[in-house]
Amino acid sequence: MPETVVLDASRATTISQILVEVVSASNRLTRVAARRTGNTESPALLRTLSTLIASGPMRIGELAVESRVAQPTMTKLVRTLGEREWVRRIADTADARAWQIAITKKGERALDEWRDSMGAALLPVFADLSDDEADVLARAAAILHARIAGEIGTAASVTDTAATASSVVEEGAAR
Amino acid sequence: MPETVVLDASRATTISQILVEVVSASNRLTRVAARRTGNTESPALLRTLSTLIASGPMRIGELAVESRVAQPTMTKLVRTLGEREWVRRIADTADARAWQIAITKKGERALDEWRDSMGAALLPVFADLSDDEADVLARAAAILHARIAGEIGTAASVTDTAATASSVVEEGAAR
DNA sequence: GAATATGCATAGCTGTGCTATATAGTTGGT
DNA sequence: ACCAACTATATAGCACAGCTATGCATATTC
Repeated sequence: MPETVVLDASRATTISQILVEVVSASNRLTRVAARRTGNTESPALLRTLSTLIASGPMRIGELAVESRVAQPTMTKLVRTLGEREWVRRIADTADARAWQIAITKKGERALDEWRDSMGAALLPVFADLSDDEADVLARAAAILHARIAGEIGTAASVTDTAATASSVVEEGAAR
Repeated sequence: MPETVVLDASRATTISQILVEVVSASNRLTRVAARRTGNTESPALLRTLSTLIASGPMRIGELAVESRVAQPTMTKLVRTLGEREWVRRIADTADARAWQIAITKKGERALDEWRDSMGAALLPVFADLSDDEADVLARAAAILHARIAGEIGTAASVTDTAATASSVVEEGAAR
């Protein structure tokens, strides 16, 4: 077996191990965050809001793909978000089966408040990070976000959504 | 107000924002991992096994604290783990109310297999990481693990557990 | 030895996640 | 123009992780 193959396999193993450690650390961090904030808000709703902030209004199916959940799961999340008036459903005039889901001002405030409380809750654990450590965490988060965003080819669907955004009608209007 | 207070507040804000980004990235990574592995195993069971590997046998209550869940949640998880024979319950002769929970060989194998499949599932997304990026992720995971481990003063209870480990009896023995 | 504290279990709830399937609307072929 | 096939969302029903409140047995303390 050529030397390069051995090197590649070893490198793949190393990266795999690092990824497992990152996932493991993430799992624990999620629990620490949940407990310290008092566990009031669920990650799923806030992931969905974050996606809407980052990528703009989109259909339930698109949102499910971006948020990495099954479509029926997203239907439920959107219903809950709608009841809280954190999103509104906009009828897509180009396709009567579909809805555009858009975040509301109230939803943006909820997301901001969640970020504030999350930061405040975790700060005591990390307050004495060195500048270097803080930089490592910031870069790691950026790397993960970039890779996860790139994992699925979503650019096309987002563009489509933007293109149809001008021909939509608020829910409650005659359909 | 003195200048240093302003600087501290600004630094706290920066760190808080970084932490929020890390949590956000973690949430998304968890979903990506769940979907790519086919979602067969739950994070909670594997977090528990990881804790047992890292810190050795301990009581359900201690395990709940380390794993950042409520005690009844851990009781359920331990029951599930016991049914799969991934842990065994050992009677604590010093306190008839308590159990020592220990991971089994089968549990260790399950954890290893999970790590392997997780690494393999995520590798395609991260295979072309630069050496520098891989290093950043590894260091970030280490920082998180260290901070989370240090968040709760668990050293004493772990020591206690080790101290009583010699006076325990397997479940099924006369009590 | 009675009162209090502690460790775990049970009951019962909520929310997130899934698959399978239903319903409504769109699209394409003849 | 119509029927078939596809597509977007909704519904049904399940499993599990998480919680609080509470019960029960055992320790501990006065």
